[in-house]
Amino acid sequence: MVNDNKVIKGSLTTIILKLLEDNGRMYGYEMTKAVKERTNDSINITEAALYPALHKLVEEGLLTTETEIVNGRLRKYYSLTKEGKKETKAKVDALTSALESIQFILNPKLSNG
Amino acid sequence: MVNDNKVIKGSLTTIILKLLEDNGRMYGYEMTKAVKERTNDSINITEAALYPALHKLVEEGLLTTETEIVNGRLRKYYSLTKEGKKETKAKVDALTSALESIQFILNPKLSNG
DNA sequence: CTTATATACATAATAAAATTAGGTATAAAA
DNA sequence: TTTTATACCTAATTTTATTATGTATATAAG
Repeated sequence: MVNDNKVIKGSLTTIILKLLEDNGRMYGYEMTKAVKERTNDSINITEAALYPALHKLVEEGLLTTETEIVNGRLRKYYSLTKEGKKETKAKVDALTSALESIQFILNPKLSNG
Repeated sequence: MVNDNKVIKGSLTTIILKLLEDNGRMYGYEMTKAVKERTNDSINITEAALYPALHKLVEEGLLTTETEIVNGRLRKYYSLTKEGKKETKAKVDALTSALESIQFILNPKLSNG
């Protein structure tokens, strides 16, 4: 996942959860486009990383799916379960503070930590 | 590496390079303590992740080592090579912008991207 | 009408990176 | 004398992402 330059691994799951928290319901392909757009092309989630991650989240009970056919093509919508919503908050908080810590190491002057 | 909660992978190499850029010369154990201190215990680099990463950076020609005996114990100091200094700038920039992109997804209101 | 692009899902093999779980050894403090 | 801190290290496993494919429909371009 993430970035043409191959930085930042391990945050894909949290990003997925956050997208679903913000948008209620999304399908995989839509997520890749949303992240690309939101980050001005700097983060590019590959489908090969995304789909297995989504399947794992379903397995873990954090997401549920509904499949629909739209314009003759299949779409698999994902939403957060109750447990998924709780986990989202926890993971977003953890990732946010971890990012701040790393930024503090990289740029102590610009950081607020 | 990094954080008791297992977030943020893939940034260890950049963190090492940045520490050496700031401090000129450090040994492995010192790096783990420095990061722990700088981040108020939130980032905990494990030695099992650190040492292989250091060895790889030496292999790649980005670091050199000098071994000394201090207080009867071995210390292996690492410093940046010329190429290492160049790479540090590139990697710090790349990681910084990647962190910002992710933060923008997690907290659009607080971000400046 | 046919080819290319966009949409939309997916997996298999491999590689990269970190975790878990050890191991060695000296110095200093309890 | 046992524990804690210092200081290095690796092997096996797991996790996560990459590379490389594969299927299939809709739409736009030539």
